[in-house]
Amino acid sequence: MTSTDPSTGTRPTRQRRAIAGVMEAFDDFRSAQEIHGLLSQRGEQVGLSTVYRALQSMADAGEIDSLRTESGESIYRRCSGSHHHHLVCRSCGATVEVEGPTVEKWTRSVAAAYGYSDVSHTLEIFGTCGSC
Amino acid sequence: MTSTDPSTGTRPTRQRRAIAGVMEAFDDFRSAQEIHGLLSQRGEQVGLSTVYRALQSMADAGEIDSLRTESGESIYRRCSGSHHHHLVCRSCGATVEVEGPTVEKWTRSVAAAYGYSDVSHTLEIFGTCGSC
DNA sequence: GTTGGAATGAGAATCATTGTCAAGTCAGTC
DNA sequence: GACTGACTTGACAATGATTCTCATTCCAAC
Repeated sequence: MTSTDPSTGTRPTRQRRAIAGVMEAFDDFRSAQEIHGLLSQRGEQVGLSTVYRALQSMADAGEIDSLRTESGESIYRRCSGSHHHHLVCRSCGATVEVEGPTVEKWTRSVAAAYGYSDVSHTLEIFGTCGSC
Repeated sequence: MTSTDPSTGTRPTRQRRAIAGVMEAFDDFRSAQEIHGLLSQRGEQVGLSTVYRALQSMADAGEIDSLRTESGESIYRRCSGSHHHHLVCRSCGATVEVEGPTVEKWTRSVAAAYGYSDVSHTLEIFGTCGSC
């Protein structure tokens, strides 16, 4: 008697829907705490633990992107689905999703050259955007 | 009366030398706490705060590499000096320094295309090495 | 040896994140 | 519509790496 969604392993509760809802409201990366704050502003009462859990499972399921700031904080953002990287403005947080087949190929070949298998990689580009 | 080393802004104390010493003792990435432990094993009494401070300033000065694990912990390793990236074994931590002119060029051009300046990037490759 | 400022370190403080567990909620079942 | 058993929630405590504090110590020039 599993009533979970087989694709994500989660049940669509009020809280999950509320969180998915706010994720549509912004384009840049936000921390779990900020997202929790946005929920409160909207009058949606959701516990902080639940926010963390939901964001984590959404990130695992590939529904949202997550990355870590230089201070070690995890930040989240809705995502396009396909594999990509980010060009993030250091000052205002504006984010551009970029794809780089070149890079993907390069990492695979480097890893193969050294006999590494089961390869993944992280790549983020930071800079100052035109408006800043 | 500035007695600091103008290149790093630090003074070569017993503790700094001890830390620089242990950094020569391993090839893979270690956490600040592990490095603190290694110092104790060697009989070098150095405070944890000092280890953190020294590692941070050495990383800022480009004398060592630092990166963050997936759990958010900072890890350190001596480094070759020039700009490079890492191919790290998820299982045993074995690390290979790799250079990628292709990637460097790609990130610069992507950033330029979107009007971003003052560009930096982070790139790490994780995989399972041949021996694991 | 004196001195002024940098460096140290023991312990407290910080703070994002995770764990705990009782209470609540959901979706099939009767 | 009530029942059931598992999944989910949330208030709060706990964790753990890192940073802060500040009195003490050390360094190097004088």
